[in-house]
Amino acid sequence: MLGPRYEPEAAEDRWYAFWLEKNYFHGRPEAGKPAYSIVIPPPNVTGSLHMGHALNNTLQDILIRWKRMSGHAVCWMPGTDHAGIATQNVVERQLAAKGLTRERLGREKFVDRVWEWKDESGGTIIRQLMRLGASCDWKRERFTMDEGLSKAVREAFVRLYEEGLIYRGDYLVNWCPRCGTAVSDLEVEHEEREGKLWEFHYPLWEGGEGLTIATTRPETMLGDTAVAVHPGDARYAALVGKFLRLPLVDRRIPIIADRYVDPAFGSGAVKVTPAHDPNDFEAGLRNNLPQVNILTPDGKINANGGPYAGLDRFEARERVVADLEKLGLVRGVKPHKHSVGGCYRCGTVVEPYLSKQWFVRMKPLAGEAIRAVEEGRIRIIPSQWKATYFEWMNNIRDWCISRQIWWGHQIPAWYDDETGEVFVSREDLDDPRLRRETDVLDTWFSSALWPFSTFGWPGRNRDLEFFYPTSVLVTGFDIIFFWVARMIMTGLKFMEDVPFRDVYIHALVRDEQGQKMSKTRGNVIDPLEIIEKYGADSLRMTLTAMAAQGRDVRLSEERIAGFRNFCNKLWNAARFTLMNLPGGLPEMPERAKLSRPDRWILSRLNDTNRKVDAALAEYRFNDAALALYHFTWNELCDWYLEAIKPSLLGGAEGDSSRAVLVRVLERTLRLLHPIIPFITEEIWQKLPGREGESIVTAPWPAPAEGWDDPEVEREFGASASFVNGVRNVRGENNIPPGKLLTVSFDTDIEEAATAVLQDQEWVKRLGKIGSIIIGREVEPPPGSTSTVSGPFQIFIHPDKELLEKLDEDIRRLEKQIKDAASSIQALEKKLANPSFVERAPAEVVEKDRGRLAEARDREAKLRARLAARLKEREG
RNA sequence: GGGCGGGUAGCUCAGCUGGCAGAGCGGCGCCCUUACAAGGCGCAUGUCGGAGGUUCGAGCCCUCUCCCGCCCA
Repeated sequence: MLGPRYEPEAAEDRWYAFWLEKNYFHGRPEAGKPAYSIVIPPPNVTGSLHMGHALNNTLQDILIRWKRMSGHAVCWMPGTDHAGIATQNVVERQLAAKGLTRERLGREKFVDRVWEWKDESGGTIIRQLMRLGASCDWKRERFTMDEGLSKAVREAFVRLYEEGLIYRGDYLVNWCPRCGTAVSDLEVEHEEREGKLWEFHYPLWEGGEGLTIATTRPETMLGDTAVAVHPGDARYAALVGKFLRLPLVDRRIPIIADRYVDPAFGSGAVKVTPAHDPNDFEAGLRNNLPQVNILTPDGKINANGGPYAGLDRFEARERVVADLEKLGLVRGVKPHKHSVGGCYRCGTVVEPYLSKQWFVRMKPLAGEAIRAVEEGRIRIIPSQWKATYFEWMNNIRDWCISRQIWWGHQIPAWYDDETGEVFVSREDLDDPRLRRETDVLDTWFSSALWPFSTFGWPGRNRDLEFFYPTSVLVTGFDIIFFWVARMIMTGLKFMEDVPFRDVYIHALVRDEQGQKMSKTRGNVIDPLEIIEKYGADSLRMTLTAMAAQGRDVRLSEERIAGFRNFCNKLWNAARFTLMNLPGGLPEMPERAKLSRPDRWILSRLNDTNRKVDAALAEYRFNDAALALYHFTWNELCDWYLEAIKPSLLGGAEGDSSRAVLVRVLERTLRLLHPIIPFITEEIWQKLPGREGESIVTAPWPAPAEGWDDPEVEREFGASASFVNGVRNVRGENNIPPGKLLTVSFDTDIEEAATAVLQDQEWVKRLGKIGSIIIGREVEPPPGSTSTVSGPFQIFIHPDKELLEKLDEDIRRLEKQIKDAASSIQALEKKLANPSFVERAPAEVVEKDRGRLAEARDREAKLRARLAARLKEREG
């Protein structure tokens, strides 16, 4: 027998182990079964599970479990990402703690160290995904640095190089002085900051008044190689072609004319630093200007900075300003808001830095990727993200893929320094005259191949054929560019087909104030702590119910507790069911033998089943979760269970309800299983008469033929409204539930009267009614309290307590009359409008006519009652 | 500067193709009625950011506008 509370801890580990042992999660191509596959967005191997992962993987698991139950051959490909810079940072920090550096260790030993670290600690997030209940195909688990994926990376690189889509060259890239590597445009996070705008004066070379320029980064003036003005700017036309003396370093720099200058900004003259600013870089190329690099890789001023060499860039900034000040060349300083780029890994201010890097030419790849989405070969859901995708794809820039770190896929290029030749090769080249490229590839380069590299590409095999393209990619919007777009491009390029049919973009998980959760803010809710405290199912149910499309999830512990209560409710419904099944599984009687509540709950279950199917098919996860929440709590527990209690207590006469109850519960469990796998398995395993060894492989329920019954829903609804009416009076008059009432009623609807009489056993129980006095047009005894609920006018017969409440009763009647009158007024107005009657659909008009008649009737009854009550009060 | 999303009950949010405004939490009242107090029953609270427009009918569609957030330059 079940205990009164659901205790998740033990059950979760036990069932997960069982599922693994039974190998339910391993997916294979199966003839005759449709394929359903998802590749996991590989978390960083350094990572640990945060709420974003919890949401992301819960949603994937729901789809996977749903499709598995629905008879698909399912594969959820798991794995991790080697996270080049992040992982290298972690291991370097460990070395630093021991007083070591990677340089002292040397490349090979360092990389060995990283592998050691990966073997020891890299499994953390995988274990955490298991705690969450993720039914990944763990036998296939991959790692972006493993042998197969490395082969895929090499193949992709070589092919792109051979086709001229990868090139190497000196360009301005984003450089992180702390990480000591280039990063891509996407890896720079821009932030508005309060800075200063300085104005400096550069004198003419031959002496005399020159030009005033403005800058937010004074130290870069050490690398200036020109000053530019707009060609149409009359103020400076005479100066174009002359030379200036660059202060502090005494460089002779020309005044040039270039259209990129905005004559309205500042003085209309700009300093040009081709080696340290993207716009200036372009201008430098157009005007054949020298590129003077003034920085070292770790962000200090180099020899080109003359007296400032060796200073840190920010120190140099102050010194440059101070020195210009001394020379009287500072013409102004004012506060200025500007955008500063930081490294997304460490936050250090990134510098535009001239260096030799490898790039992927993106334009030729982007075209097909744009068309795939335009033509609907890939659906992006919710569709508003299409705009974001197109926007980026249409303005795409080449991708810097080389990184000056050691942990990653080393670029397969070899240089012959004598001839200057470059060789790019699938096989390692051992020629001693050749020097291998030391840079490694951006981690996202390997992630971009994930949907096919994980299935064995560049090899061809049955898995790849069967499971590619994958069915859906589930991910957050923050990596649409980093990952989604690039997978689409590589998939189309190498597989000649899209990598996935659907992309479902889910929300970000925020805290209850709507802030992004982050360690620095200290507002992180740790999913593992939540799982320990409330169980994985509670967390999953919460995230699912809150994952409305296009909305962020604002999570609070309070909310999770609410859904934990739901799990407990389900648990107790099961407990109740089992308590009432002493004799095992009762046979399902023929339909004619079923009671009204039995037929009602079956009809409601069918409806819920359809809602869940429709919601999941459209990735409306919250609708699926909430439909089941509502069905389980409000329909199954609040009404059905309560309604059948009298007949269950009556022994054999309750057998039909027992039979229905256990079947409804079992189906409900199956519908809930994708969302809350553990508790549903725990209960399911205890039910009599289940088929199969686990709910994981049980069939997904389809609405059953013959269960839909609108007539019964109407009749049950009538009886329920009777109960509601009585409860209403009781609640408003604060009559304790223990006090049994005597009630009589009147109604014009024959069907409703019959229903209440037939249902009176449970109606009395739920309404705490001692006896129902039957009969139409009964005269209520003086002092009766009454209400109108649904098709009924209900009279609560008087007793001492009720008589004392006369005034409250009158007040309630007045309020009900007011409500009725206002709907009458609104409906009359609507129906008096000829264009509404003519132009609205007939059924809408009919519906409103019915409502009006009902409201009028209701008002009349209420008025009559009120008059009677007022008379009583006076008398 | 360009783009996207949001402003609905005290709080957090649902509301699909326009047809009587909902949930959870919180609040208040009555209840330990043997599945569940992590519970039951009842009650209260809305100018759906503002102004126009389209429509028989607008929280939903269009225009303008005010706040808030995000992305890109």
